[in-house]
Amino acid sequence: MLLQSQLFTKTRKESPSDEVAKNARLLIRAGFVHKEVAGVYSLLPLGFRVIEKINKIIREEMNAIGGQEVYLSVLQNPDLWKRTDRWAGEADEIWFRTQLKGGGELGLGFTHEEALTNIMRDHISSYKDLPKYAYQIQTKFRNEARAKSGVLRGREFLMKDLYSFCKTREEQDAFYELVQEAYMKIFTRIGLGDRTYLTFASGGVFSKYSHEFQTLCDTGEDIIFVDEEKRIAVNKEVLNDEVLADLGLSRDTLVKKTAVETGNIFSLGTRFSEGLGLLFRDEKGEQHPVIMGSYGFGPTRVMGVIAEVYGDEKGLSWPATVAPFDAHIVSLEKEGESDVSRRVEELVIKLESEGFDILYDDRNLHAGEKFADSDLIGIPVRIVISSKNVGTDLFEVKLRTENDAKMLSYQELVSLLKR
RNA sequence: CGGGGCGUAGUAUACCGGUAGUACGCCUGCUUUGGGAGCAGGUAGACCGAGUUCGAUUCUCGGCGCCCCGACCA
Repeated sequence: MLLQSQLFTKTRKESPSDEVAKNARLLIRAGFVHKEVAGVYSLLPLGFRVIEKINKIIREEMNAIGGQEVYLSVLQNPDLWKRTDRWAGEADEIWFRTQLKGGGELGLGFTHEEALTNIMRDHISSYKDLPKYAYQIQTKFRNEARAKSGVLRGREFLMKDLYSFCKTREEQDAFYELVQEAYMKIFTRIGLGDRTYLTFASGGVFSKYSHEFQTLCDTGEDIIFVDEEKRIAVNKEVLNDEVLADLGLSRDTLVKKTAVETGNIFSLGTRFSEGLGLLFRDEKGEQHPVIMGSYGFGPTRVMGVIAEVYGDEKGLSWPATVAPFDAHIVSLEKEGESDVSRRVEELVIKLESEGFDILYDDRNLHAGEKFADSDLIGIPVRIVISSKNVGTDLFEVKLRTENDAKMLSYQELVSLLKR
């Protein structure tokens, strides 16, 4: 339980004048993030809780398909990247680079294929060592020419990146399928399942397509064409007759939508394993490059998308699975009404024993301010305790997504929270 | 990187070639307490640099920063 009087962040009545994007305006107003410079946001207690909730779900789903979590260094050795031709040239635009005191340079990682492939050289040498799957949730740096749309396109952001190391193409294809399913589970769990589509996008050198997970959102950067029946989509970038024939789609059933790329999975083939010498011996003793895949997911971006699609004129509105707290208890205690705070304390103890996380607004403010803050912060369940209801067995419960409160028994309240 | 806009208290905004006003916040006191309450008092501000001018927050130029459109974007 966190006492709101102790929460160091404050809400604001006004939206910041230097943000247009709904996600940034709401997240800043409600005190979830702090803007440092363009495209760079710090996470404050409430925002960090949301990210941790998202990350927990990601970890559960990644672990369930055999992912092993790692944490690689941000600082990157240029030599590795030179060997895969991603240090200079086209990559110039994206790198943040920094100088070493004694001379020389390091880069701040914008992705980690090179680093992890190099690490795996120490650990993979036989077909018996394969397949292996490693992932991390970590800060990425990209020197965007133009940061925009609040947290949706930042220069520093969290990314979950998973990499697969397989013997054969078939082995990788099977895992690739598993990741697709795991991603849809994640999107469903965080409340974006209905509006997220597996989307065919350009594949690069090693496969005909890559797959993006595109979440419908008005502030998105991507245009996708959705087949609602089949629950798949095609990115505008690759939409042509050949692709449609490949996928068995018809132009007539496709609907144009704006979306945000919240995940992207693709085959890397042997590009990095060959470039960096990650080889294994098969049963006959012959050497082959490891077949790799890469699977990205953006927690920061997902937080922004949820703010965009669920937020309304009153503020944020979090799905229960990613909300910073399970319930927001608002007490309207007047002078001499100690029975109100006593009832809150009893309720908190009971709810915490059932594992719920509570934000308790114990501040001595007017009801209007407390309700407005509660709406702005967007915890899904609000419980109001005041002289109006302190004498009953029932609890006054209002959902963020509904207009009216209802009176629930303790058991009804608990089952509502467990939904 | 090309184009456009903007930069005034903590926040949001206004006015002005003669040193800035309002609201919210914050502090003090009193009243108030189911949708950002009231009264009184107080606190706090012109992004940086150069130029024009008797005088620049205001005009000009440069820089920096922020936002938007485009380009870019495993």
